[in-house]
Amino acid sequence: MRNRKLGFDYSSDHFEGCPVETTLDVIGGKWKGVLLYHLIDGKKRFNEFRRLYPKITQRMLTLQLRELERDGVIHREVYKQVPPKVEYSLTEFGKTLEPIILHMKEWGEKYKDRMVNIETTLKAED
Amino acid sequence: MRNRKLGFDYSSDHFEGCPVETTLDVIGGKWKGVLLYHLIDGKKRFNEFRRLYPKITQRMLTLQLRELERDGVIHREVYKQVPPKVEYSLTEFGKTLEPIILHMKEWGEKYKDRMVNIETTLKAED
DNA sequence: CGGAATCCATGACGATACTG
DNA sequence: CAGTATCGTCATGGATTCCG
Repeated sequence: MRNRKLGFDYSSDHFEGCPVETTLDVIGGKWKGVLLYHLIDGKKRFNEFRRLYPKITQRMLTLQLRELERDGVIHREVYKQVPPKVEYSLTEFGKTLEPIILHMKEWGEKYKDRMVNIETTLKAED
Repeated sequence: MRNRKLGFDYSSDHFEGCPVETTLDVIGGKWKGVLLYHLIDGKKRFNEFRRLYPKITQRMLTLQLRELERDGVIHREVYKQVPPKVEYSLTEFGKTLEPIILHMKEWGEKYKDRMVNIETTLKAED
């Protein structure tokens, strides 16, 4: 994912494999799923993401947004003004991912508690 | 998401965020999506995976399978015999992920070519 | 405000060798 | 067959500082 490179390691034979890999290369980045999820209900500015997800550093936010942009999944709109303003939004292509993201969200909601319990148990073993 | 870490970084506040993260923690590992995908059509033995996916090293295969097992997504059946035989299969819990995996597979099939083209273009810029 | 640049620590991952 | 152990490398990602 983890795991998982930051992204974009499409070495030639990387794609021999199953298509699941293609999809995970796009949405599997450490924060990409989350970013895409928040874009489903509309544009977001850089610092909006930081407020929504304080854990992600400025650097990683930039890197992950850039990769999503390169993959054509999101659009970056820069307003020429002072202070600067940048808005991120899903492209039409990016919107094809919405069903998957929402599906992952539902699964996460259902089984979040279970996963937390597993983690708690494992920590107790230390 | 590694990438992504190898997985399993359920630090306490990791779960504050959106449920999409929970799901990606389970299936987002570098090879997890692929392994789960191949388990959908039945049990697989250790060396079967290696044949299906020569790129993955023995070490990584072991690690990723162990994590999936710990997450309760797959079951590891050891047959006490010589030579040893181990079969991996989806648990009932793991099967709840099938729709998502299949959905990711469909998306990957549709847009694989597009993603490869992006990569090709980027390499040409070097 | 929305970054870019630099430095640095850790951990992901591969290669290789060995084993019950 | 199905792993484990050890080692080395390099990418991942955090912290900090600076900038238009």
